[in-house]
Amino acid sequence: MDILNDLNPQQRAAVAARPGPVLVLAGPGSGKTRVLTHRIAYLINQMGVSPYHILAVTFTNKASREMQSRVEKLLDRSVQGLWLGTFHAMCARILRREQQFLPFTSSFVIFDDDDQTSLIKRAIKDLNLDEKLYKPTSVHAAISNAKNNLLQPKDYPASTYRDEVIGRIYRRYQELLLASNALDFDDLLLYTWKLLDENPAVRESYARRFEHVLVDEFQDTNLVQYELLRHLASVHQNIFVVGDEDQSIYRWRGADYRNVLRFEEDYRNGQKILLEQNYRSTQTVLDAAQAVIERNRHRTPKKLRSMPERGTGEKLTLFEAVDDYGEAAYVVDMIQQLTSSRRARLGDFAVMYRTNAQSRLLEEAFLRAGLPYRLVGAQRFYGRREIKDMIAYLRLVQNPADEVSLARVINVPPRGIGDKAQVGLQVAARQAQVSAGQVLLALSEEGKDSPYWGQVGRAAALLADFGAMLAGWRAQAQALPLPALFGRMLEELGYEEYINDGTEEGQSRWENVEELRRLTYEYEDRGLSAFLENLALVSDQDTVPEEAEAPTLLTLHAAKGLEFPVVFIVGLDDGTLPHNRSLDDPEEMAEERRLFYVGLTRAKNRVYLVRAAQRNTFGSFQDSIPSRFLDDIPVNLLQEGGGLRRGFQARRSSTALWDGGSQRSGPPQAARAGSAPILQPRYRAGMRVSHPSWGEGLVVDSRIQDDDERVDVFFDSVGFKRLAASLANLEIIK
DNA sequence: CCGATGAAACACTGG
DNA sequence: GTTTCATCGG
Repeated sequence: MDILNDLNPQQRAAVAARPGPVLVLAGPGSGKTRVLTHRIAYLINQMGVSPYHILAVTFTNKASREMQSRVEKLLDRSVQGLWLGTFHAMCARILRREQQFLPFTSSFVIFDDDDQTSLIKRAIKDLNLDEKLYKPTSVHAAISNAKNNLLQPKDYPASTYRDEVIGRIYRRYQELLLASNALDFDDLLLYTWKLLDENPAVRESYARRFEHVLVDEFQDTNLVQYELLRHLASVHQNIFVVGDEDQSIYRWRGADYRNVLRFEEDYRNGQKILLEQNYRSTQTVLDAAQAVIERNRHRTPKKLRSMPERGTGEKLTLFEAVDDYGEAAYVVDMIQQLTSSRRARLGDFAVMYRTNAQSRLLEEAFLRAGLPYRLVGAQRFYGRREIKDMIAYLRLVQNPADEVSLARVINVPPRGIGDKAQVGLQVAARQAQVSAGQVLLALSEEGKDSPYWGQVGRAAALLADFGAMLAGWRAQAQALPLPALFGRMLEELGYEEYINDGTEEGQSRWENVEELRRLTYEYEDRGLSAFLENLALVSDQDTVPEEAEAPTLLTLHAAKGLEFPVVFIVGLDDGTLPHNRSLDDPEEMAEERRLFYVGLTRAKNRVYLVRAAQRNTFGSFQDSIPSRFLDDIPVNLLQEGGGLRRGFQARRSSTALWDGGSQRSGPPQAARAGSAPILQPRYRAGMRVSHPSWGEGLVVDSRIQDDDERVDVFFDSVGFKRLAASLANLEIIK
C-alpha cells in the first residue's frame, strides 16, 4: 500500500474512502491536490479501475497538467484513457463528439469576452434598442447569469419590462452565435448539460463510462456544473469532490459555495472528511487568516494547524504609505532589502492586488529599481490587437461562418473593403440565408457568374479576391502543418509590412506576432482546431511562470492554489479591498473577505500588508481609509515595525506620513520614457515646505501644467493654497 | 475609402 | 491612464 504511506490519517481516509459520494473539505495548504492525485493512483493501482473509466475535472489547465504528471509519477507510468481537464475543455470535447444532437457543427469556435460583447452590441442594434439604456456589459452579465442557472431564452422570466427586453436580446444573441457557428464560455457548459439532460442514451453512455468522477475546487462550481456532474455520475454515483468554502471567490461567475450543502443533501449516504493539517504556513500566518475568515457566517468551522516544526513564525507587517506611488516603492524597497541581505531570493516573493489596474504602478517601480518581475495575466498577450487579428484569421479558416472574426479582419490590412462593401455583403448573405463567409467563397469560385456578384456592388472584385485568399488557406489547412499555414498567411496578408511600420511600437507588435508563430509549433501535430481551442481556454493561472527567479505580480484571484515564501498584499483600503462594488451587499462582502483570506494563506513565512493614505484614481488623488479587514487581525500578530502604527487615519494635514521611498532616485514622473524634454516636478506630496510670507506647510499635490509646476500646499498658518512654483519661491525643508 | 486626430467614456475579479 | 468612438481632411 505504498500509495497511502506518506499521507496523514485524514488524507489517507480520503484517498482510501470506499466508493460512493465523498466530500473532502480541505483547508488551505492541506494537501488537496495530493489527495486527488493519490486517489486517482489508488483507484488505478489498488482498486483495479481502468484509467479509461475515470474523469477528473479541474478549473485550470495548469492544475490538469500538474495532476496528470503527478499521477504518472506516482504510478511510474503514463496513463492512457484518463479524462483529465477543465470543465470547459471537457465540455468542448464532448460537444465536438456529439455533433448529430446539436445545432452547430464540430468546427464551432469559442468566442472570447470581446467577441461576446460585440455580438451583444449587434443584437441590441438589430432590435433597435438604445445602447445607453441597455449597456452591453450589463446585458451580457444578465445573460451569462441566466446560462449559469440553466435558463434558456424561452425560460427567461419577463417579470419586468427590462427583463422582457433582455430576454429578447438573449434570444437574438443566441441566434447570432449559431449563425456564426460559435459558442460562448457559458454555452460550453449549458449545451453539454442540455445534451445529457435531453438525451438519456447519450447521458447513459458517458455516465456508464465514468465509474469515478473527481472534482477539484468544488466550491467554485456553479449550478450548470453541478448538474452536469450529477448527470455524469448518475450511473455509478462515485463522485469525489474536494473543496473549501472559505476559498470560494467566483460568485460573480455564478459559483455557489452552497453546492457543498447541496451535495450533502443530494448524496445522503456520502462521506465527509475534513483536512485541517496545514503544511504550508507558520501558525502566525494561519492565526491571522483564521481571525479574518471567522467573521464569515455559514461556513464549516475549521481549525487550521501548522506543522510543529514550522514554529510560531514572524509577525505580519503592516505598512501605510503616503500614496500609491509610495506603496509600490515600499514593496520594491523591501524586496531589495531582503534579497541583498540574502534572507530571501527574488523568486520567493509575490505581490497580490485586487484589480489588474493596480499592477501598473508596481511594474513602474520594479522597472525603475531595475528589478525583474513576472506578471501573471493572459490578457496582456492575447488582448493585443495584432494577436487578435491573427487569431481571427485562423478562426475564419477553421470556421468561415464566424461573423465576428470576419468583421474584425475583412479590411485588415486595408484592402478597400469599407463600410459600404461590407453592408452589401451582409445584405446578399441575408437574402440568400447563408453566412457572409460563404458568399465570399462563392464569389471567389464563380467570379462574375455568381449571383452575388451584382448584389454586393462595386467592391465585388475585392471581395472575391479576399474570398480567394481565404479559400486558399482553407485548402492548405488540410495539407500543411500549422506553423507552415501560419507563415503562408502572414506572407499573403503582408502582415509584417502592415504592422511593423518602423516605429518602436510596430516592432514590438511584430515581435508579438512572432511569439504567436512560435506557439503554433507546439501544435504542429495537433492541428488548428486544438490550437484555437486552447487559445480560447487559457486562464491567467496558466501563465504563471514556473520557478521564475523574479517576484510574481498577480491578482488575488489568480493567486488561488499557489504558494510563496513571502507575500505582499497591497491596496488594503476600503474601496479597493473590499472593493467599492461590494460594499453594499453582505454576500459580496463575505466574498471579499474570502479573497483576502486566500491571499493570506498563500504565504509560507512572511506577510506584508500594505496600504496607501491616498490613491490616484481617475487622475486625481483621493484620501482612503484602511481596509476594515485589517481590524480583524489581532494586534499581537502584527509587527510594530515598518515605521507605522495601526489605527492610523489618513488626513491630508497629518505630518506623520512617510512614503518609505527615500532611496529612490526621483519622483515617478522622472521615469517616463520619451525624448521630449519633460519638466520635472520638484515638489511631492508629503514634503514640508516653507514660504516667505505664509511659513511652513505640507505639500498635498503637485503637477506640471502649462510649462510650470502647480503645487497644492496646506499651510499651518493660512491653510490650503494653490501656487505656481516659479513664482512662489518655496523652500523644501524635508 | 483611409488614416489621423481628439474627445469621451471608462476600470473588479476571468474560463 | 487607456481604449474606443466620431469626425474630418485628403
